[in-house]
Amino acid sequence: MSTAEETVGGEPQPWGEVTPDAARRLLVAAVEAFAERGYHATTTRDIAGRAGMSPAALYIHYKTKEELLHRISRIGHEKALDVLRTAADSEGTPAERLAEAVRSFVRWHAGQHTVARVVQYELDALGPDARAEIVELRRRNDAAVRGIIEDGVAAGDFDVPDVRGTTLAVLSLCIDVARWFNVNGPRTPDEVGALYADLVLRMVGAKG
Amino acid sequence: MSTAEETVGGEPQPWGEVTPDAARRLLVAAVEAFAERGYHATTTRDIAGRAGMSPAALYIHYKTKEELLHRISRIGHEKALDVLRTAADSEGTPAERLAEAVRSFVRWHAGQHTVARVVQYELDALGPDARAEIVELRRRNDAAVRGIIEDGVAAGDFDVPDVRGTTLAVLSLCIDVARWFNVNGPRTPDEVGALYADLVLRMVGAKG
DNA sequence: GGCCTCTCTAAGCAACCGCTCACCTTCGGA
DNA sequence: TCCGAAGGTGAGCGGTTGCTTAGAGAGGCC
Repeated sequence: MSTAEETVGGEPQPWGEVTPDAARRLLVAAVEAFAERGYHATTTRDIAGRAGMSPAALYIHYKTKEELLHRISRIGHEKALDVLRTAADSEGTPAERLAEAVRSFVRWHAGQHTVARVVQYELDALGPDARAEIVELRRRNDAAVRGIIEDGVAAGDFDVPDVRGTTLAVLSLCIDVARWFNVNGPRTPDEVGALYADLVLRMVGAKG
Repeated sequence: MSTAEETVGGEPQPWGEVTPDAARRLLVAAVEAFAERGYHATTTRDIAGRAGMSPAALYIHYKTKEELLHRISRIGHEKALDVLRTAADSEGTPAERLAEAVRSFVRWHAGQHTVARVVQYELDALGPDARAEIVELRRRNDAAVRGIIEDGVAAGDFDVPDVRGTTLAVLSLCIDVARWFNVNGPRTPDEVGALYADLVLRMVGAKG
């Protein structure tokens, strides 16, 4: 449960790198608002209001509303990629690494589901350049998962007829957690992670 | 491949029940626009323009922009539910029925991915009453899939420790197809359906 | 004190939004 | 031939949007 991130009062503080304080408050407010209502339905006045500031204050720290979304998307994707890579590069059999990757990736999408929702579903609101940058980060996510599955197939531990298709399905399954996960629902992020790790091992036909 | 829907020039025409003609053209235009840009980013002028009409014409056939979304959501969900129920209620072993359900449900979400995208991702833009109606339709989707899995477990054909969780995962997997599916991508809806049916049978530990 | 920089606000601009209204055209039925 | 209903349009209203501008405080440095 210990990560390198700062914590304040037990709550994870995933935006520690954003300074100054007012800029971070605006970013956190934007994440909440975008996740609740969507990017286009959120007004700059709403974001500034949640951060306890006047509408104009937003433009001291960010050039446009889109820059806020871009910053959120980039940081969010980097965090998710970091979580995935840590599991992918760890020691252990392919099955252990795949299970840990799914467990932590799902845990992130469930626990940080507001960020994840923005990151995954508001991509089209970005301009072409910003979108291209984010798409490249996603390609690396894909490569990390595919790498584990290929290792498992090569070692004879997995039975996977279609590696690319299965990789796509595994990632899709994990990412969609952000859409349906509900904090007041019956499952904790840990429980969903454990369930999904088991399901994914079945999907790749892991021995044992 | 044969459904009860009308076809015009080989293209499926899933809005045959919407009359008069102008109202249908507006609805089809709205589906395209909502799928491309999202509900909030779409203007009534854009919808009317795509249908080849003036902005005011929209309000002859629909009271508000939200009514368009509501109509699309209801019809879309009913079609998807219909596809799922047909497979669920068919003859055959639980494994055959589950495979057919996943195959046709995925085929629908891939082939009709513009409609599916609107239906699945713009739910929050609806008012409370309309949303409640749609949520009820989704509950029935869930029940249909859970029913097949429970049959398989009861017959000893499936090995599923967590029926509710696995049902959720199966539906989530199928639904997310609408997010990533690309008509110009390497896979046809049929191919994705076949791949996913195989993966889901592995998830429930189907014998054979 | 005098001055500069940083942060923030009140007020508001131009553009655009969902939607309405007065009016026009088409057309089937008596 | 007249009529009324149905379907359509151009212009535009009130309100909201993203963003800008002029200027006010606060604090550090000489």
